[in-house]
Amino acid sequence: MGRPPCCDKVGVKKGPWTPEEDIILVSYIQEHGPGNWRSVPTNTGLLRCSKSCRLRWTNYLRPGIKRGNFTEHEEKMIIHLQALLGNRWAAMASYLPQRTDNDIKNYWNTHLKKKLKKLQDGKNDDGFSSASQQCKGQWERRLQTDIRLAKKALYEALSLDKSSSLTDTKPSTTNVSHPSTRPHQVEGSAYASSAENIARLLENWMKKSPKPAQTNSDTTQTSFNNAVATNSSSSEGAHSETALDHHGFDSLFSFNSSNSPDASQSVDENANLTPETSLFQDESKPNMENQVPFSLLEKWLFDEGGAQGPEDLINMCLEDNTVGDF
DNA sequence: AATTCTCCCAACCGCGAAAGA
DNA sequence: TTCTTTCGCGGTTGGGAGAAT
Repeated sequence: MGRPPCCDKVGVKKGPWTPEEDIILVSYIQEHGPGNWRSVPTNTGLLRCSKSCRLRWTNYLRPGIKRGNFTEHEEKMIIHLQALLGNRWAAMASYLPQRTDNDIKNYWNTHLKKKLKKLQDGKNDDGFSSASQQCKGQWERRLQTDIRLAKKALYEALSLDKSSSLTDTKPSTTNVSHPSTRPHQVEGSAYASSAENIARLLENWMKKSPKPAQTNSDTTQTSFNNAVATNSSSSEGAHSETALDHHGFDSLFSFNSSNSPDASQSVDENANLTPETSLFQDESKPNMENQVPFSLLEKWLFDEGGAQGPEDLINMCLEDNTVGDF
């Protein structure tokens, strides 16, 4: 279609983002919400292309992103999902709301691929301690079993959720629980360590230049301030795991809560593993995006008639030591 | 201590899909 | 229906940080 690259323009800055740029972007999104990225550089004065702004937000600045080491459970999830979905990182990310597709992709490429390759080669290292006893054939059989179980789980989830998730294409306000009543994300809700710095900067910056309350958020601005304050006060000496406490994150989430479904159940805790549980599903393309994996998987599952059991993916991941047996 | 190597991740690029005129 | 614009995804890469020599 001959679309010129958005970043070809002269004067568009590339490379690492500065804290100042982050502040500008975050404060703009706080006021206007994510989306309409085309207008972001224009309205903020950032010398960045819209794509760069979007990526910076979704991969780094967005509240609720957990950074740092992946847990063993997350590893298992990723391995399972990769087996199921292939390299569909965005779809996988919808099952790990605290991780970005970029993070998952990076982690897969830099860690898990190697790990699995090592295991396949019959070598063993840390992490998958029992693998040394497993021959490649066993590993593959196990993987097949896992895939089958995951398919069952997805089928089950589909049959349970279909009426609601597939018919309810708009973010349901009735699903929105009050922040205080929502189950929290898994422990370890975290903002990037460098984002902690940004948060501190923001705090100072907002103190200096308080903004009038805006559109969808008298609470928004307040919430964000609270979150930032919470963060800055609690992050002293704290690693990413404690960068923002739960209140902070609830507050942060609330700026979109008017149209967000109850998305607070973490993957770890959520027995009904559905993309609809994604914390940020409404930020860009509400349900459509998250329907995609299901549409494809539905077809796959129904083609193969895979309903065989009530286990769900999460429980499978949590309860069996499948990957540990790799 | 200096240099080289390796690893990792944030950011970029290009493509296709979706939305809109 | 066609064309243009915008968005989102997946692959790739540049460069910083730490390890090794």
